[in-house]
Formats: sequence, structure tokens, C-alpha cells
Amino acid sequence: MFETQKIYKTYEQIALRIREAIASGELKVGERLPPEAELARQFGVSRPTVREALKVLEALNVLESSTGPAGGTYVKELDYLGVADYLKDSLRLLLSVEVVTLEDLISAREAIEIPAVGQAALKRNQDDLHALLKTLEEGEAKDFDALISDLPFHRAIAVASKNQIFSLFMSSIHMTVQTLTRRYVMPEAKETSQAQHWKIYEAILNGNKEEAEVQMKEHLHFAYHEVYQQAIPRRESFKGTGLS
Amino acid sequence: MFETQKIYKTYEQIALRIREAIASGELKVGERLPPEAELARQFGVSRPTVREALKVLEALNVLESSTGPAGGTYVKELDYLGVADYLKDSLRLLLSVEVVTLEDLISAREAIEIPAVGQAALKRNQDDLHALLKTLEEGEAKDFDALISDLPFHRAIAVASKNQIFSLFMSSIHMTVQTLTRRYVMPEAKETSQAQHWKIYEAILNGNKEEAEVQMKEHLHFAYHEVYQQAIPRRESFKGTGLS
DNA sequence: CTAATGCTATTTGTTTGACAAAAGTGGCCT
DNA sequence: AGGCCACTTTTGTCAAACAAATAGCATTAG
Repeated sequence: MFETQKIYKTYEQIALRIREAIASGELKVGERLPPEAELARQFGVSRPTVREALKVLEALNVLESSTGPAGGTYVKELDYLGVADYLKDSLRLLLSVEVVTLEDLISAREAIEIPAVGQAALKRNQDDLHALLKTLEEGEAKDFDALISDLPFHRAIAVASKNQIFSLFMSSIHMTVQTLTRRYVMPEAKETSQAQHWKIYEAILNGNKEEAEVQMKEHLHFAYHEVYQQAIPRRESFKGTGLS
Repeated sequence: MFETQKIYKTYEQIALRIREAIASGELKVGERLPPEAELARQFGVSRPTVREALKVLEALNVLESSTGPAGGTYVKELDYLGVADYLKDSLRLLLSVEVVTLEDLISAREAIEIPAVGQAALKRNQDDLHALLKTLEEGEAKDFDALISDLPFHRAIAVASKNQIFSLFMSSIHMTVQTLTRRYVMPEAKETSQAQHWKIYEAILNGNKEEAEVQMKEHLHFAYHEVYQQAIPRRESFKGTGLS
């Protein structure tokens, strides 16, 4: 058995070294990297090579750049939002080639959100309850879109669960589902959905894990049958992009 | 309220257009893009700019390049493995800045794997059972590492669940946990773990969803207490990378 | 004295052109 | 026929310059 060692290209090595510098704490979040020209000098490569490495790390949500004297390249704060965004795009692509289905998304959502709401019921604090209440009130206000008002509430639950992995998975799945469903749903569906939100909130307020999980399950099943069942796959057309 | 529209840089626009071409089916998986020089001509930009766009898409696991006449840039096949790899790296970074903890990973794993094994018990077919059996036998054979032999079994369960989102989430979490835990565990722990694997397999074989879930829960709790509890955060030292 | 305005320096963004390296392809020599 | 070598295509890297954006500073007008 021959170990075929991966040969890294120069720009990959640079990207790797910068990533290691971040992982090791040598470069901290928010810190500014030397200018590209200086980096090129330090690494002993040309600026385009450094730039390719930087672009890779920007794509991976690790760095961000801007022009100007106060600009430059900075180590981006690492939160789950950037990752969720990438995950959403990937899921959408996986969906488009049909290796995952809407049903898969729904059942993954159930797998995540039911334990999440259980944890939320146990770990919620005053801030969480306040945040949840706020999303509920705002949900009452805007009567036009049940799906849009759905996300903040569920997001707040994930936050209350104190597990950012739940937030991450939940957000990406929810965003993916949203790109697939109509922006418009029946007013009655919205009312039922909102009433269920209140029940879930009550269970969380009371710290009742089991009740919260039961209510969430019911809510998700309702959402699936009444809303997502009528989901219409968005047909996309991006002709004429200039590629042969 | 002023709508501050995002200004895209040239290379971002190029990356976007290529992505759209893929999403719309204009560029299919496995297809070869024109050479960089030709792309530059078509888009009316310079080659370095095109390259930066391509590097971004390579980083996002959408394209891959190689040199030579038969080389060039190809649209990469989209499977969950590449995404899982990215997710693993991200989780590891999130872990390093302590926005997620080992406990978060464990509880997310439970959230995913218990429903996954339930689905597997319902949907498994002959191929799945055969694959599971194979991982079990191989697990018996190699006596050196319980953690390594753990992954294939759990992966096979995710496959049997017929939901690639479970596979994706499970793999990334499992890989992340692995980078944190000792490579070495007690032989007794390994034996218990293997015995639990067999019980899970039996439940899946019998199509007994509830039993499979119960056994999995027990297995995960055991793994957590007996194995991961003694996890030692890997201290990394990447000094002298040449960054000031 | 203050506030607006424009200048300047710094840094990323983009272009041009060239050469290096890798890797199939085909022909030539044995 | 088989192996070796040169050629061709394509990505990878380098170099030097200019363009664009932007923050800070100085200058000037009110």
C-alpha cells in the first residue's frame, strides 16, 4: 500500500498556513493581517498567489477584505451564520440534483427542532423568553406571511437551547425550505400556526420539556401538511450568462 | 431606510455567473469549463480575475482543476462528503473559539442519530443490512481502535435511513468529535460498544424502530460517559508559520 | 471655532504579459 | 510492438504597473 501524499499548490499552502495561524491563536479574531504585498514578501511568493489564498479563505468565511488605509484583510468573527449560509447553498444544490428531497429536509428539521425545543425548555433564561415573546408579537403584527414570521420564532428557540449547532442546522434547513415554498399561505394556516407558537412558548416558559416537544411535533406536522405540501419547486432559468 | 445594495467585485460576479450556470443546468456535473484564457475572453476580464473566481468556487467544492491537456476546470460532482468536510472544518473552528462545546456536539449527535436509526429500521433493505453486517465484522477484526471502527457502522445506519442530510450531519459531527478524542480507548469499552452495535443491528434487522432508538440512545450515552468524557482537547501549536 | 471639502496616502482590485510546471499525445527510434 | 522523447495544452506562478476605494488630514469658508 503506497501512501500517496497530497501535493499542495503554493496558494493552498499559504491558505493552510494562515488557517493554522488562526487555529493556533497566533492570529486572533478581528485582527488585521499584513498587506498583501507584505504577506507576499514574508511567504516569499508573488502577490497574485497570496491573493488566491486569501480569496479561498474569504470564500470559506474565515477572512474579509476591504480597500483603503483602514481596510486590509481581517480575521472574520466566526459565528454559525456564515456556515449556515454555505450549508443552505449546498443543500439547495443537493436538492437540485435530487440526492435529497423535501421530505428529507422536513424529517431532518423534526430531528433537530424537537430536541432543540426540549433543551430550550430546560435552559431558557429571561432574555430568551423576552426574545421569544418579541418574535410572537411581531408575528401577530405582520399578517402577510406566515413563513417569514415562522423563522425568527424557531431561531429564538434554537438560541434558547444554548446549542449553536442546533441554530446552525435549523437555520440552514429552514432557509432551504423557504426557497422551495410559496411566499404566500392561507390566512387560516397562519392563525393556527401562530396559536401553536403560543402553546410552544407557554411550555418553554413553564420549563415543561415534554410538553414543548409534543407541541413542537404537532406544529411541524401541521406545517408540513398544510403548508409545505403545496410547495412548488422553483424553476430557475439563468440563460445567457456568457458561458459557451 | 436606504437600500444599500451590495456591490459585487468583478471576481465575485464571475463566480456568481458560473454558479448560476451550474444551478440552471447550463453547466452539468462533470462537464469541463473552457480554459481560463477563454473564460477571460468571454467574460471580458483578465485571467487573474477569472482565476480568483475559480479559486473561490474550488474552495466551495463546486469546481476542481488540474493541469495538462486533459486537465482544466471541471464541475465537481456534488455529494454530501465534500459538504461534510467543510462542515467538519467549520465546527472545529467554532469549537476552537468556544462558541460550541463538546457537549453541544454530543447532544446534536444524539438528536440526529436516534431519528436516523429509527428511519433506518423502517426503510432498510437487503443491501443496507449487508453493509451493516460487514462493518460489524470488520469492527471485530481490528481490535486496536474502537472509535475508528465506530464511524463506518454509524455511517451505514445513516445510509440505511435513506436521508443524506442525516449522513451529512452525522459524518461532520463524528469527524469533529474524533479530532478531539484520544485515538486510544480501553479494550473493555470497545467490547461493550461492539455488543451494543450488535443489538442495534438486530433491532434494525427486525424493523423495530422503537427498540433501535432505545438501543442507540444507550449506546450513545455509554460512548459519551466511557469514551468521550476522557477526551483531551488537542492543543495545537503552529508556531513559526512566517506570519508576523 | 466649526464644519464641510478636497487632497493624499494606503490598501485592495484589475490588467497585461510572460514563463514554469504538469500531464496527456503522438511520433520516432529501437 | 514497445518504450522513450519531444510537443502541446492547460493550469500555476511571477512581475510590474495602474485603477478604485477609503480613511485621515489639512485646508478653507462660514
